[in-house]
Amino acid sequence: MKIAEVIVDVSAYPVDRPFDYLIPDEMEELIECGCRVKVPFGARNILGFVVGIKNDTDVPPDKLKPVSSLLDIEPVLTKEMMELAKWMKNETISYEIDCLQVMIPSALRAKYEKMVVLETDAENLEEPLRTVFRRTTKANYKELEKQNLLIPLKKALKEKWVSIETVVKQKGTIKEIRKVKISEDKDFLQKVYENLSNRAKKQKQLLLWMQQHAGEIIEPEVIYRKTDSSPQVLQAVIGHGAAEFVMEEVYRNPFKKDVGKTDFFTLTEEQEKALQPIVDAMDNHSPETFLLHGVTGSGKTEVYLQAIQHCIQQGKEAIVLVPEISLTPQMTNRFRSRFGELVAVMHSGLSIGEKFDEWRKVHHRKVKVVVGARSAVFAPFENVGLIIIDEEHETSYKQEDSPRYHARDVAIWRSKYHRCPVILGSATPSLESYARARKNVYKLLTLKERALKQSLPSVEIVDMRKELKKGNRTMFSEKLAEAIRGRLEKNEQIVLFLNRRGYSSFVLCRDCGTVMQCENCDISLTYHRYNEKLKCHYCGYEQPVPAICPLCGSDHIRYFGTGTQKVEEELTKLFPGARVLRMDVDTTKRKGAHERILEDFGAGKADILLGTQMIAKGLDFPNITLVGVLSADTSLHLPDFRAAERTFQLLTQVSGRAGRAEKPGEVIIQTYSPEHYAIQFAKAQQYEPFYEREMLMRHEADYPPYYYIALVQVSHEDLLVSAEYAKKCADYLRSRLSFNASIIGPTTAGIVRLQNRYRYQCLIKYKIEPNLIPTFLQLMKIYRTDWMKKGITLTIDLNPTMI
DNA sequence: GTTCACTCTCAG
DNA sequence: TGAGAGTGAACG
Repeated sequence: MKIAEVIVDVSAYPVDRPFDYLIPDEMEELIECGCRVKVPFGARNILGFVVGIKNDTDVPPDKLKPVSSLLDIEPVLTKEMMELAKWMKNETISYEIDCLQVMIPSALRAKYEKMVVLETDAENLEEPLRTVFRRTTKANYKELEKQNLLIPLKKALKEKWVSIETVVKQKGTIKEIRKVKISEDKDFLQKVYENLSNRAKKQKQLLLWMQQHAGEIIEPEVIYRKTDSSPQVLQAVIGHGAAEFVMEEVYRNPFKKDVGKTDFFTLTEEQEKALQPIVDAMDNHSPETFLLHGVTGSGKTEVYLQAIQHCIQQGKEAIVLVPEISLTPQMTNRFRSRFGELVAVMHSGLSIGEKFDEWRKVHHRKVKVVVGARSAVFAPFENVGLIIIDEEHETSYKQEDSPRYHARDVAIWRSKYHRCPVILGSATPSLESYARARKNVYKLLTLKERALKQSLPSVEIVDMRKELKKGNRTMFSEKLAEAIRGRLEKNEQIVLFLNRRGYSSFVLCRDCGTVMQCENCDISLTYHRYNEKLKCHYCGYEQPVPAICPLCGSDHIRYFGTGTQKVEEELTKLFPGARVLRMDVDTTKRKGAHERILEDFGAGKADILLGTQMIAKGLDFPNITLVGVLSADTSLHLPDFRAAERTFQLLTQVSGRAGRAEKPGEVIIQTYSPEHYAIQFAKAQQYEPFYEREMLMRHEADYPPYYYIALVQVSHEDLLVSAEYAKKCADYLRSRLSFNASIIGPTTAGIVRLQNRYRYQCLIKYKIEPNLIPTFLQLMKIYRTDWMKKGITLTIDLNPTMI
């Protein structure tokens, strides 16, 4: 008797453990750990992952059910992934099934469909169902619902004429194309040739060619082209048995264009010095973590590329993580031009099918390198030799919802499993990582010079308070306007960066001061010009712009704030001839829009690129000589202890966009707080002094990297209930954690009301707290068994990126 | 997360 | 008494 241990596809606390199923004899030879199976669970048939196979079970035989079917001939999860999931589940306080699900492409995740199954003769049914079931014995429940057939359906159910069944659907489709397989038998081909009448000239011609290519499998289009024949001719020849159609699996190719091949650059002395320890670590199979700190333009990517080259030469595989927004064709082409077909690319811009294909390339070892966003850290290689995380400080490496994993932590776990090094690269490392490097937990590698020896761009700060005093009410200081004008004359390109976070256009009544707010959240609505609507960026609520103030009835409604649209308007007013490209959420919604804008800009089709966060990274165009930051302050005053760090990182990244080739670059930063250290050090482009200064702040307030933090958040429709349970959390944590841990709160969350739920939170600061994870698991248990039914939601976020 | 079974309530 | 709504336990 063979028993499979199965993790079922149900995210709930009481079923977050393996269930035993009997393996039917016919599956015994096929089933393996890591395969997906369909299993009966309660009244339903659902998907599950086999995580173990054993010979006996404690489950009484009358309760044991058999696996209903096997979905994979080869496992979709490696043994490593199953171990990793067990670790992740504790590390992130989440369900094992959710951890397993993030590791596979969404095409392989189950989709369930409710079907109505006919249980009697269709003629016994009443109209209108009779008509439906004359055609089929299984009907889609949703379809019937759409046709308003729920009332007759209910009756039929009661009479047991039909039953309801959930079926597991698979989304992933393997794309196949039709090819032609030419017969291997040359004599036979000759015979067919001779039997043809002389009138069949084209067929004869085709057969002659086929004799040269006996046994080959060729795309029909190629045959038509080479032999000047047509589908009809080919069809006729196939009719004579000289060839046959075969279906062949193909991988969709999401890359539109082919890229040329590029060679390796000779490394600078500095780059060489950085590469050597990484190569050594690979040779010694040492799971070290390196922090590669290199100024913008110092050629970190070239170091990565050569490290990967070494990795491939060792016969191993490499994983490269890049933030989603910098996964542009420009970026991925650097890898493809170096390693060609050996690269798979994974990012959110691909369709489900394309993602599935890229994943299969990895799964079937067709590639040696994966370049991708966060989830690519789970690439199912079995012989990993190197993991690289570029722009290590980026917050997008942390998943915002459960399982709340950090790609860096997963990478380090995997590096220990495979005994291979990890490279964390950044021009502005996170304080956590830099502190670890200082303590020799990570090995620090530094690149101080720009690779082409260009000087760093000159950075200037403009005090906007003085501009206002001078009577300049536009959002462009004289200095910046002057600089823009200069570039336009010289035909050089300009990037304008608008740090829009928490500072988008809102609508205000000038008489009573009311700001239009979201009905569900404590957030002011954002004005969208293109459809004249007010929108909540948190819950998606939308309403038209009111003509009169809903509070006082005044018609003095005004738009405030600085959205990219508004800047664009002013720009065109100020510089009538300038060609402006705007890049923000609105203009990049459509698939491929992002790439197109960058391509256009790169091709010189515009003078000014105006955008938000998303233009801070990866832009590498030689003709950009001016970068303007319209307002540096907005991210500075966010209620988050990392606000200064974020601002510094952002300004440094943006500045790095200027003067990447021969022409020197200039950066102008406009701010209302020119004296702030984050801005001053960004101007000086000095990471170290900023680090020292910021560390002082963190030390004083007991924040990371000195302490770890965890955030427990409670929400409920009722403010008081929410507060009450947040207090319960705090009390519970205080009773179980040591005196070294401090529990702050409960306090209200940054945005108290979100989607009509009131939110409270507790912040836990700790250093070494062996009891922390067990305490959280216990708290989660109390919540899941007791509080959940009262409508409370509780989330625990370890090492949150924002508080 | 769903489902089924059990309890409770209310109308007939 | 039976149907409909509301909770709770169990899922192998």
